[in-house]
Amino acid sequence: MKRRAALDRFFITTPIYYVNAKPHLGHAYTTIVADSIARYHRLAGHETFFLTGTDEHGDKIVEAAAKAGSSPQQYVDTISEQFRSLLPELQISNDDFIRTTEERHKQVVRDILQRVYDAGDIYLSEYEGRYCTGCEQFLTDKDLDANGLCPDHKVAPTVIKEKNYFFRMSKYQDWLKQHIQDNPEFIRPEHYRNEVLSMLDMGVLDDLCISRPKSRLDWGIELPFDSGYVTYVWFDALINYITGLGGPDSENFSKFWPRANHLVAKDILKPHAIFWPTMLKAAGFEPYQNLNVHGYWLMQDTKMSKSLGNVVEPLAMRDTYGLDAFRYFLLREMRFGRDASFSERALVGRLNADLANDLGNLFSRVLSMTHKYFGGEVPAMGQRSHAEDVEILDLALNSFANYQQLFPRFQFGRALEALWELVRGLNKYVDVTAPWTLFKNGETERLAMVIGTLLGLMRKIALHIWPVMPQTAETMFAQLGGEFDPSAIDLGKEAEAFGDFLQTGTRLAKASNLFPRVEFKEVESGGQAEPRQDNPKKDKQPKQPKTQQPAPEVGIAEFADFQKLDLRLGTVLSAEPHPEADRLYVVKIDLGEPQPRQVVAGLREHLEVEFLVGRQVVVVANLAPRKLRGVESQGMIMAVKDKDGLQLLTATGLVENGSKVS
RNA sequence: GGGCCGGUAGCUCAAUUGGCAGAGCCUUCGGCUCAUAACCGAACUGGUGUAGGUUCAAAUCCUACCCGGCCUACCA
Repeated sequence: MKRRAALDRFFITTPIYYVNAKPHLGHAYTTIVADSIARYHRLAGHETFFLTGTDEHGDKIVEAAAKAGSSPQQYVDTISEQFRSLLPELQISNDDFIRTTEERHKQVVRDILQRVYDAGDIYLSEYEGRYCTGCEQFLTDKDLDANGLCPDHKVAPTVIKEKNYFFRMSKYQDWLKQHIQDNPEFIRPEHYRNEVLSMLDMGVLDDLCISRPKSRLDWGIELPFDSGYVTYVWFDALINYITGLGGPDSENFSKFWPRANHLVAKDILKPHAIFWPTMLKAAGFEPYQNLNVHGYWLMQDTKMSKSLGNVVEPLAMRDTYGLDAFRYFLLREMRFGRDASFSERALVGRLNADLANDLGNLFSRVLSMTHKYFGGEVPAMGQRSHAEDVEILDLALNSFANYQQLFPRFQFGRALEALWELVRGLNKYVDVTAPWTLFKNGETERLAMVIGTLLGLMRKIALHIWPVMPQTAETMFAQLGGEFDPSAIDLGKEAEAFGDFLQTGTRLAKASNLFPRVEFKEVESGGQAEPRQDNPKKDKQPKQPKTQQPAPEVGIAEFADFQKLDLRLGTVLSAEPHPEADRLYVVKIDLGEPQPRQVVAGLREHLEVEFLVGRQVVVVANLAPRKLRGVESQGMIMAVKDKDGLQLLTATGLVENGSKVS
């Protein structure tokens, strides 16, 4: 039995996935990363808990269910099952699968709400605001786009006035900032830590609205202190990380809690980096250990012409290239935290070069030689006499040590690269020692040493690779005449010495073809594939893989487009500083209309009032009105800017006010 | 407008925080025959985005700017 100290415990989570869409590449990536890291820690002998699940409350679910003609419960049962059943297909080794509609979760949410309420950090307040059903939240001025629409969903928000419960998040702002500063690894990679610190520096955090009146939404968890309300979706969802362990009073919670590692995509940074730690603090719990933030997979170079949608189906990739090649590619290719491009061409490149040529071929050639020279049985090892035998061992131990240093720090690409230094080194070792020559010359002892060294190190490669490619690792072990048992491995020791060699006489597989080479078929699609433009919606889950943005067609405007613009000349009557904004003027312009036009213009840091008044300017007269810092602007003054400053557009001579530009 | 991150070989990325710019892929040539047209070796490609500055020494630090991405705001 391996000794398990408290420090060796590891809790890894994926976000719980919102059940309003089918699983896609983003979900698969997050989950596969979590799985690999969980397997790694198990292999390292750490007691590990790996949690994933689905997020099932909120009005979007109610809407989607209605649209599908089913009840919310039926609907979430169906979609949640799609996520759950994907897990074994991707060989995900999660310890539990949490659904926010489960009774165990409702109890924990109520428990924690009550704790925060008792601590005095939840209060009732009336709120009037514009609510976007798509976002499931109230939007402020600054959230709206130029037309007063929700920028993510392109719909006008509804004005709603209601009483709601608020979480006093602002109270914990300074504490959170201090905590992030004191714990450089709390949010990683560093880029996202900076992002969060700048959010916290920007001003006072708003308190968080955590309820919805049942009259408006009853698909949620009832507040323990007011049966007229249900919980706001984030407060509900984040708590899953505690429910999954069994709740705050459970044994698993006391075992695993402060050692939690959350894994999220960058679009849900704020809830996890700001809401969640402050919620935990208010409820009297320690903050989680790390928030690990990854980037997006971008679709590039794609020739998947059959689906212009460009959605990468994880299962289709698995079916075409094999699960382990797919998993390997995802971990090898993306530098954790940054965006990466997904392309089948790159996947095939990795598959052929790294997996087939380097790794697969190594197994193939060594097993074949073992059969030719030793009847397929592990030979008895002799003395390690030659320099290259010592060198290859040094290389191996160094490679494993590097791997073990990088992998748990989420540096998967570099960790695998470190391992591949050894894979390539072993191929070279074969060439340098030339076992076929040793065989011809009857140097059997030396031959046994060489083959034994190869087999022993191949076993180590297999076990190191298991977190990423479990199936392949297990096949490798089978080919090496053994069975893979993660609990019997002591990872640290594997990097310290050659260790227990495979038992002499063990029968090995005669041949190995772990990764057949794949021919990459370039599918020509007659010009550029048309990437689909996804709605840039902000979901609570990894985004749909973004399509490559084609250059927007700004180059050519049809005459009809130009005609839409109503450009007119008018004389500036007055210009006053905007009361609420120090870069804006409120300008009144005579456009030949009964009333002067009021336009808010950002000219204040460029032009004096005296310069403006009396000046004739070009105005976009039919621009949709928009409030800027509370003052309505009914148009736009046209100007040009270069390195020397800003100039106004006007006509070469005076014209009648209101004259149209054509 | 402000902030953060990035820009290194044709491509993807390193460079232990200031110490001789390196890998892999691609391409070309050579070697080998155990192996999956594979493997091994060699070659090839560089004012490290631009211009300055600090330093014995700069991809790395400082200043300004250009390009890309993200965040943010009072450019309508």
